[in-house]
Amino acid sequence: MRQIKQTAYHHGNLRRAIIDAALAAITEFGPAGWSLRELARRAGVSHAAPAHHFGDKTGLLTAVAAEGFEVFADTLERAAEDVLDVGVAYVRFATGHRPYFEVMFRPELYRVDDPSLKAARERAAHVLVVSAGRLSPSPAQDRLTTIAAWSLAHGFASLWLSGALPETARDDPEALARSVIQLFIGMAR
Amino acid sequence: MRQIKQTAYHHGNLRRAIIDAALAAITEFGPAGWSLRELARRAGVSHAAPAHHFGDKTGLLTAVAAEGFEVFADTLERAAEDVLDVGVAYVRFATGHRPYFEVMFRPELYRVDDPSLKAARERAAHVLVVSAGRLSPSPAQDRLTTIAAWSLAHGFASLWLSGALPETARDDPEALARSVIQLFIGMAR
DNA sequence: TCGCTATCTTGTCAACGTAAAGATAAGGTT
DNA sequence: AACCTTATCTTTACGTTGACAAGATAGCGA
Repeated sequence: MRQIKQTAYHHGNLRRAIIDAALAAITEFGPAGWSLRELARRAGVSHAAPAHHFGDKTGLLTAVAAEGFEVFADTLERAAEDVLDVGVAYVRFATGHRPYFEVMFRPELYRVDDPSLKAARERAAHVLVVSAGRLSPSPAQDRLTTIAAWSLAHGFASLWLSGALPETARDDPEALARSVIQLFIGMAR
Repeated sequence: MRQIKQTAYHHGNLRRAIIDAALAAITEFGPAGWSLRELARRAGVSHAAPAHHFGDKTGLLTAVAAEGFEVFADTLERAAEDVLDVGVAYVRFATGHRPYFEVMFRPELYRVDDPSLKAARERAAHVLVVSAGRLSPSPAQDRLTTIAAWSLAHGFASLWLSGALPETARDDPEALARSVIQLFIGMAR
């Protein structure tokens, strides 16, 4: 039986604990309404401990964004067979993993050239391009159709997250997104 | 001939100067990458001068958002006759008045219940609902069509601003948006 | 001229991000 | 077992920030 020392000098899994604390803080206060020192306090370590794992605040947000793009790419790949499913998965990720999403598409918050982040982002983009391409009436329209489909899903997710949609649309974002995307797909055919 | 005193105790138009400095700072560093004290320095006043006009930082961002929604509503109203024009105007506002847009749809940054802000926001929403409604095939589809059209325009604007769209889409956002929205309108008919 | 109010300054405080230097633990090597 | 190397975390320190309080200055109507 493993005993948890109250006064352990080494945390054991600080990196994970700080990222989780950051996700919780972003959920509650947005990507800028908290402090590194507060996360350290929550994790029970000194205020400078996180620096060893992330360098600075931007480093922490880079780790959050990278992890987010990983989960995002996995989510989209699982739905890749059906265009509607991909669109719905896009929205479900945004609403179900809000703190990730809120960092990922705000590149001024993190280091966009991070290698693992770039790889996951391209993995996600590939799913979008392939599945949206299937909606296109002709190869000449591939590009516009992809941008339109991506904009639709991303716009819905952003508007829902920002609370801009009317009251009646707040309840079940996934169901509403499915209807909206279905309408779009129906028009395309 | 009006002489500008170097050591004037009163600035004359501090409120406007601070808002303009904020817009410039947001353009350069995003809505969180600057300080109130820096804006005060740029305006040549003491570090506590802005507080008199805005209360706190949230107050300043509320003023920015309110002004943004005013310009936004004016822009949309001028295009209200044609659905395509409204969509293009939406994107043109986002790309042409980037600092406003980046604050407006981030409600955690400002006081959403500000009266003048609310009024302008509802004015803008009204144009969207009316013009998107004209795209709807039947009254039963009004709601979904409106949300779809709004999502499309908003999503395109957000993706373009975040730099998420591919390199080839960076040059002329307005022209590309026009093509994308035209595709959407064509599908709806 | 007087007084009222808006505007701006000065001084102060706790909290923040970041860096440097030191302490502690863990794990491999001999 | 003794040693050394490296990773991890603490302590201390510095300059900056947002916010507040108190005081100075200016404009403006009575």
